[in-house]
Amino acid sequence: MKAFSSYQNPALAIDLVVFGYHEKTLSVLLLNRKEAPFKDQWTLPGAFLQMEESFLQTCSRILQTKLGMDNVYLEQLYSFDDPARDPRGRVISVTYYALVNPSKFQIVAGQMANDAQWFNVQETPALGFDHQDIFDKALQRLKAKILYFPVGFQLLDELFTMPELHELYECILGISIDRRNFRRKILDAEYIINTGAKREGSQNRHPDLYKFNKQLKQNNFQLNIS
Amino acid sequence: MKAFSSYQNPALAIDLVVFGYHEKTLSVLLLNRKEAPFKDQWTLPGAFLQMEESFLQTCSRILQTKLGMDNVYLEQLYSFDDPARDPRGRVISVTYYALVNPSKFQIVAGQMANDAQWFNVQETPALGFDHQDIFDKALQRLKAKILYFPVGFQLLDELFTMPELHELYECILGISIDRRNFRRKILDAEYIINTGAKREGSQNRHPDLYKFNKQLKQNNFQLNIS
DNA sequence: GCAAAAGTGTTCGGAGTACACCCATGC
DNA sequence: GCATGGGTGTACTCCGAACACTTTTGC
Repeated sequence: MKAFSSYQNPALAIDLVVFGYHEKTLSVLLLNRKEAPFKDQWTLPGAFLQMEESFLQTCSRILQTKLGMDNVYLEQLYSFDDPARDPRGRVISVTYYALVNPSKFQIVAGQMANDAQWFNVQETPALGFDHQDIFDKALQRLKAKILYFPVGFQLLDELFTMPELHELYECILGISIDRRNFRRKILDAEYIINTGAKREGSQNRHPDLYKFNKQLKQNNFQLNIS
Repeated sequence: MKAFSSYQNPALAIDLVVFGYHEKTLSVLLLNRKEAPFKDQWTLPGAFLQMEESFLQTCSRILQTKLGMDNVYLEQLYSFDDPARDPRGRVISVTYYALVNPSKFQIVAGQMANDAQWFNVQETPALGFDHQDIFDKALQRLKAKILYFPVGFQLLDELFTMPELHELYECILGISIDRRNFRRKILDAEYIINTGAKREGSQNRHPDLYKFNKQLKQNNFQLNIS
């Protein structure tokens, strides 16, 4: 075997698809690049992996440094390898998607914050690199995942109402779901606990406030929504 | 931005989990290493990515050079990043799993073929590196995938019988499935076409021979086996 | 009391499950 | 004709889909 360091290796980048849910809208966080290539175009936040870093450490570095976020849900998405995907040279991109509650963070606080902006996933601008492919795959994954994993709790406040959870599912899946059937399925799965408190302030009946049931194992869950 | 080549990059390997189905057994193809590290231990076939290669090109190179295989079903599995996963240094592994029909290939024909061997997935030896993790994830993925995607056709001959397909599903999922209900679900999904021919030679009634319906879109498929 | 939204219950149909029965083949 | 395994059909059950009613709140 050859000496290990004699191989030439491609650069390795981590790119993130950061999803946020706010005011009945699913959004993705994009950065406006200040340098070439793709100067002044929108791209996903990312960074090059450093030699001693794990993927998740790089993710955290991106989230903290560029976006001022921490402690968010992360899941590896896919690795992209098109030799032409970066005009600067060979760059492999290992991608993750993140689910955050935008109300918890002020993205204007980060170092490149002037350039960070939430976009409705339905109205994204043209993206540099192959980031449109990455974003498409992330959205597809999220839509599939939500049917068998309680991802909603990463996007909502700690306490939330049944109608709020219901709207989140309708928004992400892009379909309308009967609220009564949805309610029964969610309650039967025992994924949420009624706290007894109610959300006040609305003009109508005050809905119950629920919290996520952290005790429950997160397997064996299937929503089965047509 | 720094000069692009000034970054130090980890090595990038591709590792493959090659599944084969033969004689009612799901097997995985392993290589016995001749060099350190993990000399004389079993590992997944793999290679380092070359600068101009795509992931799939590296996969094909591994399959052809080391195993004498070509034209197999491949799907990206996951990327592994533990900084300590390779004692030689920092190596990222992008993994794929492959589905092959062992009867189509003679693995003794490859360059390292003396060291290649099929193992029943239930009886795998200790694996070097973090390859046990990779294998576990591949098997888990395969079990999930078979429920909503017709992967079986990659593992069987072009013509196959309903009992053969049935046994494949029972074998991969590790459960028993009512053969009559299985039959109806598969036929209702219109994934296979009865060729009219029958498999001869058995002592009992000669089962019909089916082929895969390549016309059919491979989405919207759900097997729903409990 | 009225409108709007939230909580609760009921009916219906289809798909999954658990079965039993018949057919073809080699001995 | 007999054993073995393959092809076909049927009743039951449960869950998802569709839908109506009651309750709470602010005005």
